[in-house]
Amino acid sequence: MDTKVGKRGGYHHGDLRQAMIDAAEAVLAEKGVGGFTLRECARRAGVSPAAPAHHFGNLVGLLTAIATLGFDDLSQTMEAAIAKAEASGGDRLAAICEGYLAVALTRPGRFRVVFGRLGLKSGDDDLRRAAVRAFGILVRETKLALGREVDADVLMRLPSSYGDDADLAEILFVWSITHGFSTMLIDGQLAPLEMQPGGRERLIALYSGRLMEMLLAAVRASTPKPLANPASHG
Amino acid sequence: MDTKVGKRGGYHHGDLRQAMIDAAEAVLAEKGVGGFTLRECARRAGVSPAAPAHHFGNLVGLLTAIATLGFDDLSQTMEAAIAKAEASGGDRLAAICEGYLAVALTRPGRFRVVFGRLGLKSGDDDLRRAAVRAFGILVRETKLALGREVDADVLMRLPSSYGDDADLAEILFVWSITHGFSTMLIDGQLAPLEMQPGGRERLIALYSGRLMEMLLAAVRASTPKPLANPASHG
DNA sequence: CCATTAAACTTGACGCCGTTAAGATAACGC
DNA sequence: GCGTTATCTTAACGGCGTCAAGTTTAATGG
Repeated sequence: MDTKVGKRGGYHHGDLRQAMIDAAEAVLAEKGVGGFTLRECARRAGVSPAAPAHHFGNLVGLLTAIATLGFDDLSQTMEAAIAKAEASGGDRLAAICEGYLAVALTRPGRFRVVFGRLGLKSGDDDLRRAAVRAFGILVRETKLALGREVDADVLMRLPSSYGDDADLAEILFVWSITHGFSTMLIDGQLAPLEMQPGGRERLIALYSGRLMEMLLAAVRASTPKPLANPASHG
Repeated sequence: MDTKVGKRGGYHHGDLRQAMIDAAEAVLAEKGVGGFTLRECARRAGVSPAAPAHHFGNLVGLLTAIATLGFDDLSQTMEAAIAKAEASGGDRLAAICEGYLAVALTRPGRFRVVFGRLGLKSGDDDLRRAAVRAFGILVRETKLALGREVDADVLMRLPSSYGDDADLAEILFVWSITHGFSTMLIDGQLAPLEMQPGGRERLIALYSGRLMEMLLAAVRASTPKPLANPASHG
């Protein structure tokens, strides 16, 4: 067990890849994406600046690994929120929207790596799988909220296949609100509204309350649903 | 007229401030916010790397000037969209939302400077004025869509004064959708949906069509409006 | 009109960044 | 035990933002 894990103290680190990821998460939490540098992460991991290249290629590779974790976190948090909503009689769609915001608020630095303009390795398989999974949850829940039957492989389908989806408008509607509010909150656009004490909490309450009400009402009211799949059940 | 404007050819530039802003816009348009550097802008303006310090203080100062332009652009585009909607019988609120997206799509680099996590001079008066104005337009139009009477000074009120606004939920709802969709589109989150030919145009059409329908319906349906101002007219 | 003052800009340097090439070291397969 | 291979270090490169000091021009005021 000590052959691959744990710092050996000497020339070889043992598990530099994980150590770099941990350091990166710490730096992102402390200084945000602005103060994030590869050298700083290497410093915290106790290695030279050139060491990470062997594991991640370059800075983009490290950011891609972080982004993959971010998508996984998103998926897990949303699924957990669904489970909790299911148990407590809450709404599933609202639950994932609140989970989305919670992820952004808990780890804003990493959230910006996931969704920011920083270039990621576009061809990375792990990253794409994680992104597809998270997106699939959003699609599935939106469709369920619309009363659609959902086949099991929604979570695996590539986003490009949703181009003609009849529910794409509703999906984008839900995602836009969720992503927009989360982004504005962590990027400080709503900072003036947070001035008074408890300002942020009140904004979050407004989001979980009135905004979710409006969102759910809009999705439910939108149910003309042309039912683009004529061979549904007969 | 040639005492202050135009390049004098010699040691003094003449209007370096404007030249730097122009160069910055060009760099943002060409390379985006990732490839944006102060030295590159100075190079294009034909001056040394240290020259801009006199006009902008530092990089943040330049970005702040760019962001101010971005807010002004936003305000002008939204007002113009309202005028056009008013003339053609379109909806005013939908018009400003589409104008918002148009600004993001036309100058994505600058848009990211305005709304990105890059630090701006938080105390800058011009920046705050421009931001308050743009936000005021959004507030005013949302309130109008809700059937509220709007006093003339909405455009001047500081955002912090909206903390107790009865329509804050609707305002944030509208803004979240608009900002969320715009951000996701220019940051590539919807790239997989743009794969097929004309993909982006179809997404924009979906936004201007179904999403705006849903948004307007949601705002109109939300009109419980508790009318938090009891001393309104008697 | 000219001397003085202030503003604008350059030069040169500093420390930091990401990345690379070449060399040192340790783990692993045989 | 030994060669191979993966891992890490050292040293260096160019580019970055920023600052201090010096140089050049414009503005000012008598």
